[in-house]
Amino acid sequence: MGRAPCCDKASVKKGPWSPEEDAKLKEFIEKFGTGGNWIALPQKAGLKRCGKSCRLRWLNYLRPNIRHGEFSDDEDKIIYSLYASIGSRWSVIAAQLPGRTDNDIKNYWNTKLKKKLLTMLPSLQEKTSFFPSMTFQAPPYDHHASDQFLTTSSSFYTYTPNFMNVDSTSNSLVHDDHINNVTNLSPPPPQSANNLMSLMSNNTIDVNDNYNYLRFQADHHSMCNSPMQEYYHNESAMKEGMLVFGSTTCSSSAGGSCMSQLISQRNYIKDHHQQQQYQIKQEVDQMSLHDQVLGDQIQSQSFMIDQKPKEYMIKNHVSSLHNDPVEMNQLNLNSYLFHDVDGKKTPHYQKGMCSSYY
DNA sequence: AAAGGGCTCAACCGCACATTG
DNA sequence: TCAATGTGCGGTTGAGCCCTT
Repeated sequence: MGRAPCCDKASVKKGPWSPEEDAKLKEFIEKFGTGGNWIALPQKAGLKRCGKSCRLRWLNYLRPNIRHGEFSDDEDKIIYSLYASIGSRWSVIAAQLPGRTDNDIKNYWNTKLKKKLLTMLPSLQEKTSFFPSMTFQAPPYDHHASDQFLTTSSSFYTYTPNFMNVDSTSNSLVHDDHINNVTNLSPPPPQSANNLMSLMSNNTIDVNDNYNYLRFQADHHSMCNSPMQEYYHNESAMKEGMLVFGSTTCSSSAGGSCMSQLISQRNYIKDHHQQQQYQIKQEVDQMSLHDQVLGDQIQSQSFMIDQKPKEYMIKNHVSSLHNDPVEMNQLNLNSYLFHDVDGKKTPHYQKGMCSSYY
């Protein structure tokens, strides 16, 4: 049994709004506000409309300070950049463009910007240069530098990721100093691969200073089923410069593969809603392009971390496709996205979620 | 001038999450 | 704790406009 419809479809008007309806809605909201209940609003306002329709009309058209019309080059750039980082989270993008609505931006992207981008950037390389924070090539791997992943010279730390925190309440991006610290990703304290491996053998890694205190626990259950299992427990994985968590149970979007990967994270503690699980999700910005713009030319990867008080736990992971450690080394992490547990409504994010929980 | 194909964008739909009782 | 309900969001649709032939 599906849920009941929000309104009586037979008795509500659909289609374009008339000026009279607009005036009624505007006048009502200006006088009384929404009353915190959109469903009840149309009846109170004398409108034969669904509450959702009223909400949409107000938010996208009637509310003050809405801007319509041409987007500026600067706005284009912001949209490109954010799309590359966070994908089609139009409400978040809209929050960065005063006066613009998510619907406007979505339409603009779908009808113009996407085409414009593909016209402007006929090759992957050019796309890379358009998004300065992106690279499509893995950093050169030095097989003799076993601690490459963990040393200051590691090219893992030389790029500038797009790093954003999505505030779940305002649905805007937060660029606070704390986050910026993460963004800068200064190198983690030297840790030998062997040392990390020993920590991993307990399923726990702690880095106690203002570094990430990476506490992560391998999910035995998922690992057991993982084609990555051997790789995960193989020091060569460390030498490849990554820690890999694998599970076959999580998939990415069609054609894509999602590989979980841990790189060190700086401490980021949000203490509101302590009881809630926090999820820190990292995505490679290739993912956005790969999944939503460019097709299957590059791989994507993501991981999710749950923060519980004073610790992070890395939950599960992914990828039935990346069985080859060498191939995995071709991947690179380029951008990070931190967002709250409620900031992942879209399938785009859900696809990166893991299947097993502590 | 008419036809028709493409484009735009307002609006709808359905889903997931949040809230409430 | 759970079901019912409200809200917010991204994806999709389709009417109307525009452009080309």
